[in-house]
Amino acid sequence: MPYGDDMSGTSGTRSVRGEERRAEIVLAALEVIAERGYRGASMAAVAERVGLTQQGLLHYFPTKDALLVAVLRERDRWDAVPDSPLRLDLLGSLVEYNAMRPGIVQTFSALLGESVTEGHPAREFFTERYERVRGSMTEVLRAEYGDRLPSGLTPERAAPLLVAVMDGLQYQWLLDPGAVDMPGAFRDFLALLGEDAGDDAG
Amino acid sequence: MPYGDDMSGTSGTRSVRGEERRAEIVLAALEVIAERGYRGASMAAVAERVGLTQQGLLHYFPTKDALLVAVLRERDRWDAVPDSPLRLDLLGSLVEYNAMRPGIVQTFSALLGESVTEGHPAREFFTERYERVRGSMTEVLRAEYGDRLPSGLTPERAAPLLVAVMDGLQYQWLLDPGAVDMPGAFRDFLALLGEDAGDDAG
DNA sequence: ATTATCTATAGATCTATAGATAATGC
DNA sequence: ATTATCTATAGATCTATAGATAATGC
Repeated sequence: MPYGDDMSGTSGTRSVRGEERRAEIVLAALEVIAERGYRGASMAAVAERVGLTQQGLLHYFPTKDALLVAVLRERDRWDAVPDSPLRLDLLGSLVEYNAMRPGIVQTFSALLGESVTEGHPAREFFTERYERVRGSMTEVLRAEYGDRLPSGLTPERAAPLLVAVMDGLQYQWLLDPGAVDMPGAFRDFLALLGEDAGDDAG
Repeated sequence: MPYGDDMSGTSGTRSVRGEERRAEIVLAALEVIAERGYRGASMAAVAERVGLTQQGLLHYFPTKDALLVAVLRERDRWDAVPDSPLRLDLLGSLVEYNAMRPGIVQTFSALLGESVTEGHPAREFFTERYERVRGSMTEVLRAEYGDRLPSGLTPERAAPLLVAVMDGLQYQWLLDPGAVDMPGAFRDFLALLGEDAGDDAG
């Protein structure tokens, strides 16, 4: 490998203290984005939440976009869902879990909404993520039902619906938590997918 | 009616010329919001698009929020859906129609996303709108199927799912139009709702 | 009079750069 | 040396107010 061996920054170089601070900052950013969206969030607001000046924050994340990238990474770690083909019956529990964490749901629903906007820095992230998640859901459905769901749909065609229901319910629920039973509605949908002619839903 | 008869501004007072200009401005605002969201949209950008200075624009809409209100009103006129209980089989055509107008879909998907954010000026609008739309969809489903869908769901429980699928598909489609057949997926979902044990999907 | 626009400008923000200072870690 | 912070500040924006000017409509 004659092309230089500069491994600095590859990962382990930063101090433990620094990593903790960084994590704290990402947490604060999650909150501020939930409250104001990405475009509406200011670095100063995030800084204040961790007791730093805006310029102090820039020491850890040199640009606002760099901070967003860290936030999106956190999301990927958060629900390790996308790649691990989990079982279908666990999806309902995931939605139940989400219903107990409005903050995180709000952050990413706000980001998703903004991301359809031109040149938004999270756009590529979400585009790729949905591609991945649809693929993952297809696998899950195929593992459960084979090449045809009881309803007759193929896993490929059911997957985008599954994802759409999750996202769409989140918006309705965030806007009016009392009006929508998010986990219940999602289970209704799962039942719909799995329902066979005259089969009982046990 | 002894309490004064000040009807000025009730509606007809403004000049036709002014109304046209206003409509033109709302159109431009729709575009700018599609591109940048509401928080990211500037009055100056809207003004420029109609050949006005920012201050000239303020003559027509004295605050940014006032312009947003006009945009949201436009949406309500746009799809007269919410209140008129339309037939279920027309919903598929509505989605097909939307698939030909990415601009309008993008505007309102961006606004919906932002609206879950604290103190967003469109939040109340969307909260009430979804309440209304769920109610309207419930009626449509009941008109079609009575108190139980073939799948066993009540109209009340199917309605939020129907709305969620529409919204959720829009995000996936906006992010990657080539990856998702929005109208096709929506029709799949309608079939799912209407599917009876061993019934063929006519 | 009212309507349509414009220039000037106040007052808030916001991101990011420059450069100082103190503490930590080799 | 590197890391963690700070003050000062440049340079962009952004919304909104004040007030002038010209054209339109009674």
